[in-house]
Amino acid sequence: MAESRTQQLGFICGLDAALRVVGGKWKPLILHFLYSESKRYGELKRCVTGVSDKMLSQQLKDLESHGVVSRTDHNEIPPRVDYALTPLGRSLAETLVPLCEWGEQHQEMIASSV
Amino acid sequence: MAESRTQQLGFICGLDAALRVVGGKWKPLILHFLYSESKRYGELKRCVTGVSDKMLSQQLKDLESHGVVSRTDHNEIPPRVDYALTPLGRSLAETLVPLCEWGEQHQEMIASSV
DNA sequence: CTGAATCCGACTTGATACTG
DNA sequence: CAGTATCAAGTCGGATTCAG
Repeated sequence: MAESRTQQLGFICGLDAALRVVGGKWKPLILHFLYSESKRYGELKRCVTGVSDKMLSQQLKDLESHGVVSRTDHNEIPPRVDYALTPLGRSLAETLVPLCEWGEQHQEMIASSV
Repeated sequence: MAESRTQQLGFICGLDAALRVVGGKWKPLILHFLYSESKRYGELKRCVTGVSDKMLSQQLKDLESHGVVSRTDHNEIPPRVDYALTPLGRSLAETLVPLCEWGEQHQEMIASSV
């Protein structure tokens, strides 16, 4: 009964593993918007329309704990905190690009079938 | 103030639109397992380890309403129902492949940072 | 065998107010 | 500006029951 290493680690497959990191309502969008450039908290919040402070900081914390996002607190007054993708996060954000393009191509259909 | 069509349709960006379809705990996995071949309900349930009947049928219905999965009820006794990807669903499932590969490559790290 | 329907608790998300 | 605290609302997901 050879079991793949993926399953030994508790994942159904690689996709399942990846979803542990990007699974969450806002995480893919956060990665996507950090992909172009690192951003301050407020900038990010304006990009990810509709997210609340609570969710944004919580999901950023999750992403940071998985090592895909880095947080830099400049300890200034007024506060300044930058969020950026780590190299790992950058590689992850790249995998989201095809999904993003698919969404652009089919958005009319998606909008009409809600 | 020119607003992109994406925003007119109520989406932040293409990724946001795509997430309306695959956003959900099990939907990406369902698409992934249907990608190799169409499956009966029971087969699918065995693939997507841990999913309950309720969630599986609910999420299949969602996917069907978005036109990415097709349901074929053979109206037989005992019941036989097949699920398959539509061409649209196939194109969507393809965009998940890079994410799946990323997960395979980094699964040790993911498993350790929970 | 393939589901739909219902109940219920746990967890997630959201709105608002507040702090350094 | 960058969050935290609190409470309310919504969603998830399991167990059970039922139907064809």
